[in-house]
Amino acid sequence: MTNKLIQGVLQPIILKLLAEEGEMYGYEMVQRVRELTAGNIEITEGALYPTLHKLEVAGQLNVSFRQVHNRQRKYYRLTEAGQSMAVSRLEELAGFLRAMQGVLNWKNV
Amino acid sequence: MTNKLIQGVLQPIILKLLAEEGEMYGYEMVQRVRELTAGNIEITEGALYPTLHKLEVAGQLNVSFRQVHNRQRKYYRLTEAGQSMAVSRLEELAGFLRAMQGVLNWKNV
DNA sequence: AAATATACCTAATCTACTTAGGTATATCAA
DNA sequence: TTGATATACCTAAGTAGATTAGGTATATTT
Repeated sequence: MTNKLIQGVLQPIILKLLAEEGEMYGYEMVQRVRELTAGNIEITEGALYPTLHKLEVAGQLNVSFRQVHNRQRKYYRLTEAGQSMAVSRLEELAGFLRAMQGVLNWKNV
Repeated sequence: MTNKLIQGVLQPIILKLLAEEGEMYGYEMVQRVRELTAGNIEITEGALYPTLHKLEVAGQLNVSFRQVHNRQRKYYRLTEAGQSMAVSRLEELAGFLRAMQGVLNWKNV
């Protein structure tokens, strides 16, 4: 996140991307989020890679290496645990965003 | 924020409340956010008071003490600088929330 | 009399991020 | 052909905004 605005959405973003795409590699996630948000949200690699490792260690993701165009890529995929985690974390985030919208849309009197 | 989900929205929330209400005291903000979000967002005093002090020192808020029902209250109000800060920070946050919604609503093919 | 609510506060800790590097290979432009 | 940019991964140090866990004091409710 190069937004410094909000911390705590990187994990749910990763979970969402993998839930939709099935399989992605880190560098691809950075670009995908840039596209999806028209540059509004810019994931930094310094945040992304440690988070991917953490999710892998926690058993939410698993990894497979693949050679594409003479380049080594590290593909991530949700485990079963990761899939149910994705569901709950995304619901939780959606609820939070609704609540925030409620505050921002609030008009006094 | 007792959500641990998201960090960075406390300041904009304070700015929004004061922009709408004109004047509020800290304890009131905690309850107001609880009401507005149906308990979804629970501001903690440990986060709130230091943030109010910081905004005051930075010249975004000013303070007036008042005695209500035999209780000392510390009312906060936006300064002029605070008002323009509120506008820009709230626009920024709204943009971020839109971007996040875009990610959450994204469906692959 | 004790528990809860109002109303303020702070210090220590946590953690998710930013910043700022690093490695290595491939492609494109001057 | 050399330098810049893109691809693709990584880590360590520092920061900032929270949480957690206390504290004080008075008023109201049980």
